[in-house]
Amino acid sequence: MIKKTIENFSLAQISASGQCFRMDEEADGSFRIIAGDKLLTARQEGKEVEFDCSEDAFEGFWRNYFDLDEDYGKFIAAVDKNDAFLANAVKKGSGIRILKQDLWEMIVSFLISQQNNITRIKRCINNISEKYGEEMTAENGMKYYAFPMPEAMADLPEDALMECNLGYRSKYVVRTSKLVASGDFKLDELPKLGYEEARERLLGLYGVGKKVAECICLFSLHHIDAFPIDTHIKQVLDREYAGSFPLERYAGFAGVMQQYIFFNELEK
DNA sequence: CGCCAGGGGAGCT
DNA sequence: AGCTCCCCTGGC
Repeated sequence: MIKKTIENFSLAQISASGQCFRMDEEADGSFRIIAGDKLLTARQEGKEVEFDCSEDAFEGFWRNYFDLDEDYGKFIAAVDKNDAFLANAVKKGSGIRILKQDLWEMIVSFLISQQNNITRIKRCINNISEKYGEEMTAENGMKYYAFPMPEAMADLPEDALMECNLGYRSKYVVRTSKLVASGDFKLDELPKLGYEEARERLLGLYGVGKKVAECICLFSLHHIDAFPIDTHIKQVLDREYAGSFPLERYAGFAGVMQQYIFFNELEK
């Protein structure tokens, strides 16, 4: 068990901010997160956070995953005080972090996300994990399913994942799995690229457009200047900003602001 | 039953 | 850049 005191950190807000589809609150108030093939249980009282894992696992994985070495106070302090809408959104979501999630998992998750709602996205991801992911056993004996590897879905017929409730998105995931499993699309090259290059590379995948590419850049490659505009964000921009957000003011970390706004909109 | 919206994208002009 | 079409599911 690892105990830390952490500023600007909220498991509940991170979970509700819709960037991780495998993070849920349990009946006892703890949170369970599955990241790739790893499982973590964590709980929080105020700034005191308990991570149910070894020191090695915390230092070697979860510290980075939760972006704990970043000072979010500086992002919060940068908010325009004359922007009452954003100031309120940041106040409500000041514990949000931009997670550093697995690249393959984010590609598939946001392929599934299009024209879909968060409840069903989560169910879709659970479905493919149970059917095509490896069964794992946590240290406490709990069984869970790792996120499916590309190889596990690469040889399926294009409509096979309709069984998992993916609908017409099945072919996007199967084709992309084939491309990655065959080595024609090399995942490990992407973290070396800058934002623009990574984004262009991702846009080459079938089913990945501008918005999905930007989500992958933000939530996996940690290009926090990425500012994906989805239907919710567009509604906010039209309603609160006459259609255009002051991106230049938040250059370099606009994606963090995007996440505060998105959270605020979901909580509305 | 129809209609609409949900963290859009492909294909074409 | 903008338009049409695609075409799954859940809620109302």
